[in-house]
Amino acid sequence: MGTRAQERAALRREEILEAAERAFARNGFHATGIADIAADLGIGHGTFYRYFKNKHDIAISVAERVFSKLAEVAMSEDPTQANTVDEYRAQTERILGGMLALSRSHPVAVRLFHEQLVSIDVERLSTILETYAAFTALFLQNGIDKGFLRANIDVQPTSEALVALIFEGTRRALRTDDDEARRWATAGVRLMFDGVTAR
Amino acid sequence: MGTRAQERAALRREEILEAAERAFARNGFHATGIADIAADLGIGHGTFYRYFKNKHDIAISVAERVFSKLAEVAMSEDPTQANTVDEYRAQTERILGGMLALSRSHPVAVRLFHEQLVSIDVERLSTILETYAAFTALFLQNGIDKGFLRANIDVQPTSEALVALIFEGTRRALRTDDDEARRWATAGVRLMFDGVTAR
DNA sequence: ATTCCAAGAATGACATGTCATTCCGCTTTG
DNA sequence: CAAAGCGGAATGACATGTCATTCTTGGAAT
Repeated sequence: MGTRAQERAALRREEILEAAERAFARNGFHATGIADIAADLGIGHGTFYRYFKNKHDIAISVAERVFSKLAEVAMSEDPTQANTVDEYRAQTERILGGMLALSRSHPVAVRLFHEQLVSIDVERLSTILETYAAFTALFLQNGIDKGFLRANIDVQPTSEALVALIFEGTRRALRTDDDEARRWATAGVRLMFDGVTAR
Repeated sequence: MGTRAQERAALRREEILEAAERAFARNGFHATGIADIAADLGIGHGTFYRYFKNKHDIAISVAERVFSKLAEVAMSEDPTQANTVDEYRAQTERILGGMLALSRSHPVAVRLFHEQLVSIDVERLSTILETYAAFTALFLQNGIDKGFLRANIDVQPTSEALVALIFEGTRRALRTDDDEARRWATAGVRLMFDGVTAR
């Protein structure tokens, strides 16, 4: 299996993916040529085609990489674990915190997610968001079943709304400093749990 | 001013804008050629350049049109009018209802907003969202001042979150039927006002 | 250990196609 | 009959993807 050559090939494929991710995030998907990606690595652009069938192929690969980075964080908590609002709130804070950290550690991937994925494959993007929403729905259902969340929550649309909220948070994090991002997270969690109404 | 010729020119400019909006929404901004827009109207594509400087020019113009359509609805209520939560809730429902109606009456514009504006001008898009957020902030501040909204709301991030929520609603409306959209609106408003916590 | 050799990796010139934009002859209008 | 408007062929820039050719590499033979 792991011959020297195969390892090198896998490594180079990885390098190309990373260069493409950077290039797409920097100049936009459409404005990025295969030649740009190749030049970034100092390789001939013919070489690119040894590793990827065409531009669409690498676009999909880059997109999936980004999706899985986000999914790893977004789906890191157990949806049936919480038994009280506070526990769920803590889980939510961890997820949000993780997403903001991801915006710091992989800003290129997150930028790509917000600005370019729509250019690459809208349908796939929608599907992914729905998957995240379905996962979020499990948390809500858990809370309703255990009685610590409003019984009359309409789970599906509410979870969709929450996903939108979370991703807007990461979008903001890209554009602001850490303090702002934390402030955003706090306000978001409050909105989510307490709503806007005075009590 | 309004000579016959000038009127005709203004009219044609408008036709081109509408055709471009349709084409961008149907095939995407990058995949749309000037020739496509011209063909749609049955005019020569050289003619296009009598009315717009270049592709970027019309892209910007189309974007601004869409922004103002959305703004008209988003900013149709008076931020200082409400004196009770219920009044504000009613205003919010009207705004959301208006946005959903817009998704029905001008799906092309709304689709463009979600899928293409990011390709045309990300910065402008961000600015616009911030403007909407600033307007939303006025409602929140009004409610806090009058005591019917939570006093500890962090106005700026919360209004940003609400804007994200509203626009996600319109995105959903594009992809679902009227009943679903209304269901979404109801769930969204509940989330916003009541939060997710049981009481 | 050194030389040799085949497999396959890398390269970049090139064919091809697509557009945005320009140009110029023709038509309509005033 | 000018002038303005129009159409669409022509142009040039540029990106993708192919392929004949040139390296590299790592094992086999001596």
